[in-house]
Amino acid sequence: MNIKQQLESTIDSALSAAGASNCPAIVKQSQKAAFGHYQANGVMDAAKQIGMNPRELAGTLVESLNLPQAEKVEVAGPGFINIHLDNSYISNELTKLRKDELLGVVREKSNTTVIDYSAPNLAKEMHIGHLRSTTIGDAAARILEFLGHTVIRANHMGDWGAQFGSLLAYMDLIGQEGQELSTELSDLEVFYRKASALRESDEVFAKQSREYVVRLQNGDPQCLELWQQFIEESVSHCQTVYDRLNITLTRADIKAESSYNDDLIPVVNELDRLGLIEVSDGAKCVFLDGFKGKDDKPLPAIVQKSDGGFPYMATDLAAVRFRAQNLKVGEALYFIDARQTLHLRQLFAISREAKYLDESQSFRHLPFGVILKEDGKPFKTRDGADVKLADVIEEAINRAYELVSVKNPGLADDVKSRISQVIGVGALKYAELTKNRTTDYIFNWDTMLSFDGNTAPYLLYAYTRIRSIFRRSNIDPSTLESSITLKEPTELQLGLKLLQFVEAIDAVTEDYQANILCNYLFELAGIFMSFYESCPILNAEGPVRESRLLIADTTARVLKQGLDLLGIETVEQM
RNA sequence: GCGCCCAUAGCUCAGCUGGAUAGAGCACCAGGCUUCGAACCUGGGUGUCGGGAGUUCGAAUCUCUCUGGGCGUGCCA
Repeated sequence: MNIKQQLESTIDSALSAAGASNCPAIVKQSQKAAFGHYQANGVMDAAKQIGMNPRELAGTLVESLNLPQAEKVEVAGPGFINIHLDNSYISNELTKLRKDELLGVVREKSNTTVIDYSAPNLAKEMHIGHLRSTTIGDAAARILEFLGHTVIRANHMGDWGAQFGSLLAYMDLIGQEGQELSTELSDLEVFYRKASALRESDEVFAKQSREYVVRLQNGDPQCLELWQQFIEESVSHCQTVYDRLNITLTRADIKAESSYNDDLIPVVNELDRLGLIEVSDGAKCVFLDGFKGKDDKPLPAIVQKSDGGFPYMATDLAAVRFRAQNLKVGEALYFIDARQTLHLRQLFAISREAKYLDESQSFRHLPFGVILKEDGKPFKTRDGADVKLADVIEEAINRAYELVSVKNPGLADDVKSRISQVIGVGALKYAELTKNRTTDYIFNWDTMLSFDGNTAPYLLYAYTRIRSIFRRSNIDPSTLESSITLKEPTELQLGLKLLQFVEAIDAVTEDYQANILCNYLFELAGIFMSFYESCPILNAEGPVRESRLLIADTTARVLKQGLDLLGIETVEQM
């Protein structure tokens, strides 16, 4: 049950009845208590369109509106309609909400959506740059599934290309020297650097590397075996990271670049048949209107290089074709950083031209910025290397452990370990999710792990406070039967906020900005904290006590569900 | 050169199809634990929303322009 939607639809109809059809009511949550709980902003525009005085139209609407949920509806300012909800309405709705598994969410028709996220390059270890795509994409997947949709997680891992030449040549070399390969592969970052360095300094090795690329592409069995071994090792590293980060991706979600190898020639041939290919300087290119490069020259999208190789545009086109035509999805979301915007625009434009996508299919790029250090420079180690994601996770957990030890020294060590894992990982992910930046943004351990303000620990703390009430009183909330009655101001505020959970979820799916849900949960936790201070729960008596217990439990459930949708776990104590 | 994105409080950031007096957190100050967890709460002020012009009853939001920054711009991904 979505209050905002209900009001909107009622006022939309009233506007139509008053002669202003196709004028949206534009209902929003009011920012100030004086303006009621909700306000309709669309009346002024509607009045203009039908040549009426806005206050007069608003007055007419207020007369005709049938809003049993409202205690008071009034015209304000130049023509706003302010809606004050009825206290008993909020209480009754909340009583219903607490019995609802989905906490107010109504599952309507189900769509199938591909979510393309994480997509690490398997030649190297996952680094901090993968955190955003992985975290945001995973939250989007969880949210869509919660809404009843079918989600196809697509981990478009980079497991193919020239970069593997030197890696395979180096594996070969290690084998010849009789060294233990698994030891060497335990740190992929070092392995990659060693192989690269050798290629730079040793011409024989460089030649072997190039040969390995050709052998790999030609399907040489010994070469493929080495490649498989490397990929297996790298995928295993990734899975460890996903598991530690509580990311829902599994091996079953991997649809790597190499899986499209057999589709590349057919894709290029199809484009050629459609007359989209133009050979320029030996490369097969697609030139489309609206894409201009340097000196206003047409900008090509190269689908086959002059040496016959395929750039990632070809692979990505094959992936679009597969998703649109084989999987037949109506929607695909690409969580890829903002520097790839042009590439994705070209990709989708070519896909439209080639009829891989029809009008009904929505393929979208959801961009985000790269991570910077506090000094505004790229987040790298001192020697300029990428910071390993595994190291970042470990540091987050260690910092959380220190903090838990200080705040709650009495906890057993294994309990502390478990708690710091949830807090550290939660803080790390929440810091990513709570920002809504398509541009670059600043990564700061202190802000994220200071455990003050708008952070995961604050939300987790609110949750543990509630759970503590039930633990202490030995009450099982599922056995509570009475109804909820809201009376005190903070009670009412909290009750309404809980009813608005569904509005936050709906808002997220418009542009898949998880920060809307983060902000909602932060505000919810804040209101709960005030409620907790001003309204005694266990010390209250009779129905008030019961009602407050139910409010607290419902808050805990919404917090837990909301955090779960963000991919953040909860703990019972911290 | 061209294209895309961005500029909001000292710092990090919100600001939802244009709405009422632009909001949080951090930091700073003052209060609040014999009562459910003080990782908390209550109060305190801070803005030429980068500059200018335009559209509008109404602009941080839309348009144009200027300044400053980031990124991209034919054979890496």
